[in-house]
Amino acid sequence: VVHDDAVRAWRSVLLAQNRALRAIERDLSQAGVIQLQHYDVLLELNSAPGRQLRMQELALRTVVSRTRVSRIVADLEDDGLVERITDPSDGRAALARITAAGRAALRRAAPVYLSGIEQHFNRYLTPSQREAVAGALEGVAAALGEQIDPRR
Amino acid sequence: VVHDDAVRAWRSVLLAQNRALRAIERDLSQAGVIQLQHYDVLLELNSAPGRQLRMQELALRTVVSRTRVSRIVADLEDDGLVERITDPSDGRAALARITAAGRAALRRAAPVYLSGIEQHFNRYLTPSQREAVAGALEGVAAALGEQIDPRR
DNA sequence: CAAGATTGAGTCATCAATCTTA
DNA sequence: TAAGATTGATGACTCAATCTTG
Repeated sequence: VVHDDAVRAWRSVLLAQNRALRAIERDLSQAGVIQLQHYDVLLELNSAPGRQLRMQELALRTVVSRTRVSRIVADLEDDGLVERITDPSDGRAALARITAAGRAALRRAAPVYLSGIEQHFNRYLTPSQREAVAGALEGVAAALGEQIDPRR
Repeated sequence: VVHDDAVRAWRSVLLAQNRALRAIERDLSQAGVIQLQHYDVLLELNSAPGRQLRMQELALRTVVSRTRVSRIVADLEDDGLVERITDPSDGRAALARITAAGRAALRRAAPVYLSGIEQHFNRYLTPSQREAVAGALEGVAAALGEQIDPRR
């Protein structure tokens, strides 16, 4: 069997994330707030300098693929939650900037999302387990973040 | 900002899994072996009693949704990697049984997958970090596994 | 009617091709 | 010609409706 020690950690990540994510997305949908990927994008924009980022940067900071960012920002723009602006310093680049309505949507979704994380994830971990998981996997994410193919 | 301690662990799981998974799937694709979900299904079948499982069981044990299992088993059947059998003890239930060709496909994919886990995940963790992650997230997966809606 | 499973239709995500500016 | 980004087409995934057996 391949269920040995070399894959236990990886498999636990797959299973836990998959199940918690499904539960959290169900909560968001039932509460009628924005979906997770939209939340993720708005959150990064909201904490960025000038409340804006390039498409590239958004893909690097979120779990959204580069081409998917274009579709999501287009949807968010249709809903009035972001504005799309051509970068004045480089005409090729596009900036997304969160609007007041976008920040409001973020504020409405935040409690639902936070409570989902609590109910479907944190609740099953001790504080020291949370700390250990964060420390370990932030390292993995950082290491992989530096070698990502920007054309993906 | 919502990037506080309550979400650090969760966010690290999202980012690490997302990035490692993309890298591993790229490896599998480049090596020309079966994709991850197919591997996942075949692996569970291979270690099950009689090398067979109900569709329900497959969904519970893998990261594949209940309805998605039907499509994947259909694909695997077309490729000759599993057989689909009506459960003799309950005519409503379908069993998938891995074939010799299925086991061969599993053997071809295993080294690629294991090496992907090593290169894109384990390598960035110490043995004790792997142990901590596995212990923590297996608990989460188990807790959530017991309350899954089988209709999903 | 409920349980197990599959399927049609629609949405989501991705790749390769394309457009625009540097 | 390359970099940044978008888009058309295709494949993956999901929900609700359906089929079949208990």
